[in-house]
Amino acid sequence: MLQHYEDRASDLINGVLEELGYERQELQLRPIPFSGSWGTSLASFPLASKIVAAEHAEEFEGLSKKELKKRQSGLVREKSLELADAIAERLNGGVIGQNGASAISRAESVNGYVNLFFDTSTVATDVLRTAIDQGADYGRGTQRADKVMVEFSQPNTHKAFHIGHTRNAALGNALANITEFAGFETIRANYWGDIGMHVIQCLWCYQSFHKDRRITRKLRGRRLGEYYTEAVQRLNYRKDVLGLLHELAEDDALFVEKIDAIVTEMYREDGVCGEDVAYLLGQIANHREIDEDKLFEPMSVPMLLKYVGPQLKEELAFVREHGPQEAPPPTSRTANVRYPPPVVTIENTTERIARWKRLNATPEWWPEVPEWQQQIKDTFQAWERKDEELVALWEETRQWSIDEFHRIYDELGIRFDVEFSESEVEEEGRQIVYDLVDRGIAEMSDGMPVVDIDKALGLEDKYRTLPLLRSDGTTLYSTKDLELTRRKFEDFDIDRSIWVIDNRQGFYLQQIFKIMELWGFDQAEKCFHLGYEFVTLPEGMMSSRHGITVLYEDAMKAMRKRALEIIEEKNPDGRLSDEKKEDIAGQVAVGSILYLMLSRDNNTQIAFDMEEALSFQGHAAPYIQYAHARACRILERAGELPDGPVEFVDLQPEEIDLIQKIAEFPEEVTQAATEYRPLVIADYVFELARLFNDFYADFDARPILNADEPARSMRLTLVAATRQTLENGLALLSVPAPTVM
RNA sequence: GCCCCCGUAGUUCAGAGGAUAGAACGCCGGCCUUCUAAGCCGGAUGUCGCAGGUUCGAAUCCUGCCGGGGGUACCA
Repeated sequence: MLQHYEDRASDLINGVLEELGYERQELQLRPIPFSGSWGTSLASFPLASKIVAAEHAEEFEGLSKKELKKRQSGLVREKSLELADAIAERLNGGVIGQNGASAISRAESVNGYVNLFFDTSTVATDVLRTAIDQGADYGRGTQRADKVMVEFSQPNTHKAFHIGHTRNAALGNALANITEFAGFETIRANYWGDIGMHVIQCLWCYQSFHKDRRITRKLRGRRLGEYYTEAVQRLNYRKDVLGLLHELAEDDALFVEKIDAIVTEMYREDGVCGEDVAYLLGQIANHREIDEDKLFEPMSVPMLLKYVGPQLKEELAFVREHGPQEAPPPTSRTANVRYPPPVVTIENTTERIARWKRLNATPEWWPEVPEWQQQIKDTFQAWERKDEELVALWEETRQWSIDEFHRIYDELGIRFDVEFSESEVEEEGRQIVYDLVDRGIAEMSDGMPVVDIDKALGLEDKYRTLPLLRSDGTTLYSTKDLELTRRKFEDFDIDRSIWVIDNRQGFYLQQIFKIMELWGFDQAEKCFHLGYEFVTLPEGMMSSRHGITVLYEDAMKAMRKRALEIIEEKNPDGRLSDEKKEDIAGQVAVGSILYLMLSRDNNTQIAFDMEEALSFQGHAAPYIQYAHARACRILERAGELPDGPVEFVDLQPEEIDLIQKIAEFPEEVTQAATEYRPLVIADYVFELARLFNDFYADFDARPILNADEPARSMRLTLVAATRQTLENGLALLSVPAPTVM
């Protein structure tokens, strides 16, 4: 909100420039970047550079590039110092203060910069009064004409909600909060992934293996997620077992070394047929893949699997003692397998033991796999012909998931104005595809409709080709997205639509937008993809297939528990009721998970570390929430805020920095909204809290409640303005602002 | 192969072409009989991946290379 003062400073400087015989110009003013200095500054280099170029044009001609640079840079430096001196001198020599009381108190020239200092009393009064008087609206932008839709979250039903989904939800929600606060009418949209192969797999697993199990209402959503994971694991059982064995053959030198002994024992103990033993030995010893069709006995591979675990455990002990073991140099057969050269380490062996444990728990799955795969195909067929029983089951279970998601959104303080779902746009999407084919925009290729976008646009290798239906006529994600896009603009009369989706879908979304454009949908250019990188775990990529995930529910539970422990520890005196403590713990946990997701740039991957998430110190939500609670406490103790005009004199550097930060809030909101970056606000509230703690910490230098007037009123006003700004900033992130902690 | 993203302190990350590149975590040492110690103060740590270029001025913009991740027609 200092724009007004910066404009004033610009005017003053331009006036001086005119007096000095230069033209008025658009000046780039920036805050003085030093702690305790409050004002705005002008770098005189650009102007000096122009002047030097004009004055020395002749001299510069014919110089070599290097000489020119050297000469120029010296001259510009000299000129800028001179210029800054001249400007500052004239400003101080009468310009400042000419028109009665000015908000600029004095000027200074240093290193080629002209610094104009604000009259702290005038500007501080303005800033703090504005923040307090505008209250929850402090920082709000003026109402704009544009209507924006933010689509986010898009969870798949029948799957678990994990912390990766939380990043999307946190990001989209904060973005919607911010665009709304910045003045754009905002529609929050969700899009359920309620049909598709994952649903079929989940339903198959439920029907085949868990139909009679009683599930409590509370656990329904969670169980569905588990069934999906189980389905994937059952269906991929053979692939996963062979995958593990192949990996070992490929780069586990210790394992390959021992394979002879292992198969020999297996032959003796389990009586596996000799041909299979010989085959397995040959493949592994030569670092080759195992082809299940070449085996005679159905259970040979699971038999071998049994021996893998003990061997890996021995290797782990060995590696612990002797350090990582390198794989043998590649032979001609294996030369192209991988890069970098594989090594047996504690990490990969530990990871492999975990995989082995899971696989070895269910060897009886091995012979069942082909049959299951057929069942899945049948289930999909049943879905396509709208089999009544299956559809009824789908409707019921779909609701279980949606109920679960709504509970999570409620907990996180996230809401939606409209909920789309894949199932509802499927048919209309198909119609759009037919229309695209009719108009010759889509063509048939390999039995399915596709759009060769590059061909249509006369480009090469840019947008490539996107299929719009499977060759068996079933719909794809793309089929549905076409209708979804149409519906957004035509049913909701929006001017812009933002898709908050994982970066991995960036290319795909560009294809969709282009196809809409080819279809003649003008608003295609109003579609934006806001991408972000995924959340990983310390042990690598999250994968529901391998059971490597952290569920939202589990993370939340752990954080809530930890928060409660700290609250108990800090409030032993019974001042807070148990209910209140639970409430605060929830606010801390919710705030922490949201802040964690929002305090990193969209383009960086977040490695979710539970340990780190549970450390409520430093750069995390509780730090900011704590500052807010502190401010609340002070204000509560103070009773009434000073009523009349408050004098802001003798401000200390800590106070000036804090006021300056408060003043920056509206601009930060604008920036976050234009750049679609909640991170700007996340950083801002942390900085604000930090400056507040700085201000608060030194009791001797800056008492608040016990201070004499006018300092007491001044500091109380400052505390109130800080609290309000913290609250407004946190609200944009949906991070709760507890009044007591 | 082509396209996108990332590379900054031991670690996790900020960093509107501008002044002395900042936080947090971790480590060491201090501060609770006074407004909440989830806090504050002090100490150490940087070839801003490498090489060129643009510019008066580059962590920031451009080009190339190296390293990591992702994408690249019937997954979403």
